[in-house]
Amino acid sequence: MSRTPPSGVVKNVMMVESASESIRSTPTSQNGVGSVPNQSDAGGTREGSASGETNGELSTAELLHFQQQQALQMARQLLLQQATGLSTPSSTENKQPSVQVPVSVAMMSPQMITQQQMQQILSPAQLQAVMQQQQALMLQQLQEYYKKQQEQLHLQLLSQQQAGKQQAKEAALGNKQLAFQQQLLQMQQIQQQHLLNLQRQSLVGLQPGQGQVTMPGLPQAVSPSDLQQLLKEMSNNQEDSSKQDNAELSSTISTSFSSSKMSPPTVHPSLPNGQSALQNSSSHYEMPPSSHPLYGHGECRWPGCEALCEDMGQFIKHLNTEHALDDRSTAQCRVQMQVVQQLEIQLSKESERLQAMMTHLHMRPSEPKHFSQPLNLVSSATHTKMSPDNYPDGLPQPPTSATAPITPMRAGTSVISSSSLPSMGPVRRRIVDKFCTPISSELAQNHEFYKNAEVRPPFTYASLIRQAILDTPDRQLTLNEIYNWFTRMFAYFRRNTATWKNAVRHNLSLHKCFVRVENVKGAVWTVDELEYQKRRPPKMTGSPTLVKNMISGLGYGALNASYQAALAESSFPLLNSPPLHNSSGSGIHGGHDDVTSTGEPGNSNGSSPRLSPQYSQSVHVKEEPAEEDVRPASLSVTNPNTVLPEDHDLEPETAMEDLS
DNA sequence: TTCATCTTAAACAACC
DNA sequence: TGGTTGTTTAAGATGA
Repeated sequence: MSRTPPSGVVKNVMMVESASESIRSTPTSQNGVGSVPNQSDAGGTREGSASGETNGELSTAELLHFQQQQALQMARQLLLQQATGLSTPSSTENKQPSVQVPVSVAMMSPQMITQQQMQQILSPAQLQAVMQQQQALMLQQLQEYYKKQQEQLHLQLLSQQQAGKQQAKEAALGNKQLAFQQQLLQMQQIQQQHLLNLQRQSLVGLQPGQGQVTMPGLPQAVSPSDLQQLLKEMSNNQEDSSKQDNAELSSTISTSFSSSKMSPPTVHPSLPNGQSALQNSSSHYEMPPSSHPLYGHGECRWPGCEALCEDMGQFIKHLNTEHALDDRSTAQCRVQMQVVQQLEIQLSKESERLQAMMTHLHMRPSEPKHFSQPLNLVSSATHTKMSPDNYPDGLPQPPTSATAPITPMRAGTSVISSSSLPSMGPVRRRIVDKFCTPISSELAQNHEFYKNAEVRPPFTYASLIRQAILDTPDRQLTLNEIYNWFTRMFAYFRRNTATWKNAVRHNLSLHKCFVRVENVKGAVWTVDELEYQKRRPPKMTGSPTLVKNMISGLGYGALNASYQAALAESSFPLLNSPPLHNSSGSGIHGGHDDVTSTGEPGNSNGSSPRLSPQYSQSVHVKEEPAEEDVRPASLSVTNPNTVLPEDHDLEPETAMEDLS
């Protein structure tokens, strides 16, 4: 067959530019291990965890935002109470320091006071005071509850001990005592988390020595079941609490927090001006008449209520009368907040435990450090906790003793695949990245993982080579630079160099999507995106198994995002994953993709430190099987930065160019 | 079973 | 001469 003409065709050019060629061949460029090529280190400095929170989960910032709104809501209530002279017998004692608030504002109805207005009216110090005030209130109420709870527990213990004199009940007594003791222990543990959580809830935290609330006599814990008892106690004890005529405000608070009961307190960042569910709580009333979070099975599901309501109208009436804005309702809302927070803490702990288990199962025991979890198999909360930032970086050479490298958990494969078992021999490591896995986002998220763990990257050589090339500002690499990229990005490729380097060369030559371009400094490899896309199935219907695995593996609604990312990555991974850019690449890339600026081949804006703006080059187009005209591909290769095979990616590209 | 794809290995040539 | 780069072929594995 007639293959590509040998590189000697452009030998004259290369000979002329032999001086620059010598510059390219740096002495350190061959070992690869730990070496940083003189080119822009496109992947060396990016941190995968930076984008780990953008998977649709509740981020820390969102949680803080939500908590801030909770505090604002409480502040709103306090303002109203202050303005109307509402007396709160049990809580006003602790309102220190008092918040100076314009009465005109406080007199406004809750619907009139928006979050922005509140923030404008209240200074940060005032807001902080309000939040601290609320915390003190909450702690005081919890303290009372804890005391009662402890008394109850002791009474129960005493009664059980008395009853335990009977021989037949000794076993059961022991169990119950043990259960009580465990409960006490558990309460102590949770209470510690609770205190931490309360401090975290405040955006500014309690000042040292200010607002520090200690509860020495408390059982130091609260569980959801305990809180339910608290609700009943409170509902029984506080019979004569004043019933305000602020049904709307009460409804606002109750529905807002009741929504938290039904689901985690997710906010709605898409809402304008950062207004979240608290301000849009009225929408909860717009739900179908037969549906209400606080109404079910003909009963009021307000905590501790269980009042029978025949229909929704009666329930609404009951809600507005029995659960209006008063101290009891407010306290119950706070307690419900604690319930939700405890559940969140529990979820976080369980997720962290899962993380540790999975890490243990997929890491060698001798692995000296933790790595970020490949793909979004765990919640973002866990992911952020296990982000690489939390661990030291820059480990030396990972151990190279394993014969069967471990494989990170993938969305496209089962979580614990056979390839991760050491005794499975040769494994099919390839993950069909063409279907679902955006390699750029995968690498961005798990950069530290692959960099330090000797894990075979679940991508084909072609995908990796392409990523390496696209990772550079000018989207062209020499073979040696590709080698360096492999060794820099993946610990796995720091061994068996002969094998995979041969494979790299083989792939470069084999696949038409890789085009060898001769320029002044030698041969560089570029990616013909058009050809690369030809290799990829046009849609995600090629593998039902993979699709199924992806659905089950991603979870948390990440499928859609992953699919979109895959679609986006198929053309412009760098544009769709900004963290991929390092300091040198991001700034350059944003402006160098000027499609219309010049028709000069290659990177012509001179932004690349490796290439001169003027250089001659020749493109070696691999022989095309008789299908389509290869000219567009060749043209696109001539200027590697102008490969825009898909329209839906072309617009963002243009938009970025406009911005830059 | 067939086919496509990928990986690995190897041989070979050209070049430095 | 040895190493690098690039091409080509072949065999085997894997999954659809």
